[in-house]
Amino acid sequence: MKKNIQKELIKLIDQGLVGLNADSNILDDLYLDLPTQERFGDLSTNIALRLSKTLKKSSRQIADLIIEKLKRDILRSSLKDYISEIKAEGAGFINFYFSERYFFEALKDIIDNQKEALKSNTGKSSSVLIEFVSANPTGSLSVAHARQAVVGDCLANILDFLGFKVSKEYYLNDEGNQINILGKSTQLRLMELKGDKVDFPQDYYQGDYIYDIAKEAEQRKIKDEELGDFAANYILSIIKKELDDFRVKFDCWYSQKELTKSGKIEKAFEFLKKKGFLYEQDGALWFKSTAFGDDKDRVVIKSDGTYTYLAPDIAYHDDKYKRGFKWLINLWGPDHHGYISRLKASVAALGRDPASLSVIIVQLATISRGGKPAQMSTRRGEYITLREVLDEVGCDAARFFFLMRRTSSHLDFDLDIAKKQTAENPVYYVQYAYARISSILRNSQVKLNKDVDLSLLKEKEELNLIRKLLQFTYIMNICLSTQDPYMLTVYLQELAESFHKFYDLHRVLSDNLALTQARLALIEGTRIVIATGLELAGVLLPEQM
RNA sequence: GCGCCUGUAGCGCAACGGAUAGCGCACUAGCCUCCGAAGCUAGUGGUGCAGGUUCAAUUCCUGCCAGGCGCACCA
Repeated sequence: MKKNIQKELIKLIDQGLVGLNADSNILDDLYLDLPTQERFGDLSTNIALRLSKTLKKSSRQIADLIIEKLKRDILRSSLKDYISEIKAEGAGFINFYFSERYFFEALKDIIDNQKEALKSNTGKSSSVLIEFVSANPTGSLSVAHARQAVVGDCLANILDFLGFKVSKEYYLNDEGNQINILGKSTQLRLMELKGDKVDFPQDYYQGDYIYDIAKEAEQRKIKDEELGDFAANYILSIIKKELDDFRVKFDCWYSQKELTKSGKIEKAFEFLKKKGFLYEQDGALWFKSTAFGDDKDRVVIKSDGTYTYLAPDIAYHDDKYKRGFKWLINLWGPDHHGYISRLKASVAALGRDPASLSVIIVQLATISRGGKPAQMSTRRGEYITLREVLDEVGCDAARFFFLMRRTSSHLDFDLDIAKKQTAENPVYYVQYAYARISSILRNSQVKLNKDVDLSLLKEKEELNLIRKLLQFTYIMNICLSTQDPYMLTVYLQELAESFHKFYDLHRVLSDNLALTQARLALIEGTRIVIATGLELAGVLLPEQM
């Protein structure tokens, strides 16, 4: 079984281009695409089109030249049984057609080795820290957090699948201004409950949940100065429950308070001071982020002696590297966009490669009811929460929905519509395919036989379905290179479509035993791929619906 | 004013710079004596505007128009 058919092909194409006197920049950027349509084969390269100008020949001529040599080389290589045809098509694309033998061996590989067969040998094994959500413990999680939670969780799953050592982390902002305000908010609500007349400031936390916390605090006789921490812990337990119900689990909850206590901030500052990246001005301490491309220098210690948000963050990211992580991924909301350059600057100042820090901006998820946008202010407590979305559309639909759009694009959904569309949500389309397969396997008198003759699968829909199965690994690598899991949901819908089309035209269980066995193998392979994909998305696999 | 994101069919969205721009909803016409009709088949209908780069632009660049979000010694 040839696992790296892509890599081997690229190697052969590369060798074939040696005599062509081509632009080395183009040759270095040799890659294979999935053709846009089934009739254009299984893999495709546009190299002839791109070489057309420098070689001063038509792309079709170049394609023919390349193909002629390639055909000879392939005949002499280990790929010879797996590539059945190479054709120049369209404007000059070179299209590769897999042989049926390749399809059948690959399908058998999936059935024999389950999801292991779907993993590609990327050679990637470095340790990655992916930090996401990290919402302040001052209220329930919003839909914006919900989107970040799913995108982060799914991306982590995919990286893990591809061989990375992944750790998921939630940075807990459990000290500072907002915790103080949270404490004061609780204190005021407590006085109110006791019958005092209070003037509740506008910038305090308005949500009704503060009353609940106040009642609880009174029962437990919490001292006033401890109200902030008490409230934060109370809310944190709510957040953890929300994430748990959303099937998002973190490996580490990293406390800012602990970070401050540890003295790591001072140590990082000492280092920066030695390097000359810190200076005093107007009574404040500034980080010279402009030395690393930031627009302006940033304050790290305010003139009142307290830290800005950046200070612990510098130490936090330094600590991430010191814990041995080679690649840091942060998922942030769009409001933090302007913050990227200063954090990258600090990473560079601490002697790390800023390219090893990937900041992914998860664009806003806004929610509306009946076309009217809902407000999203944590302090006012009027926003739509993750909990409400979970209650209304369910975990599977919510997770899939949040993954369905490119992470860098806005996501807007009307709760009324989302509820209405629940039965039509694409997640059901995919789950339905899984349930149908399960149902057939359950009802079948014939057992799955590993020595089945797969070459009986000759129908167009059967081969298309296998073809689709083989694209899974390719899709995983797209998710990696784009650092965005959304392509997985697109793929799963296409895979489900291929299955439904096959199912509709051809019976799996029939009087023909050999064919029944072959088709059972085909749907078992499909089941494995759908299961693998849905698991990565964190969506359940229903045997029945 | 500056920055980020987005303008694709009536609505919601796809298309890692490629081939005849796809899919769902809605609408129209079909398909269950047969493994699940939450499915399948066919039809209607579209790239905001103006330039540029490229062999090739929905995609990249510039300007304009429209919408969303953000621009602290807050976190």
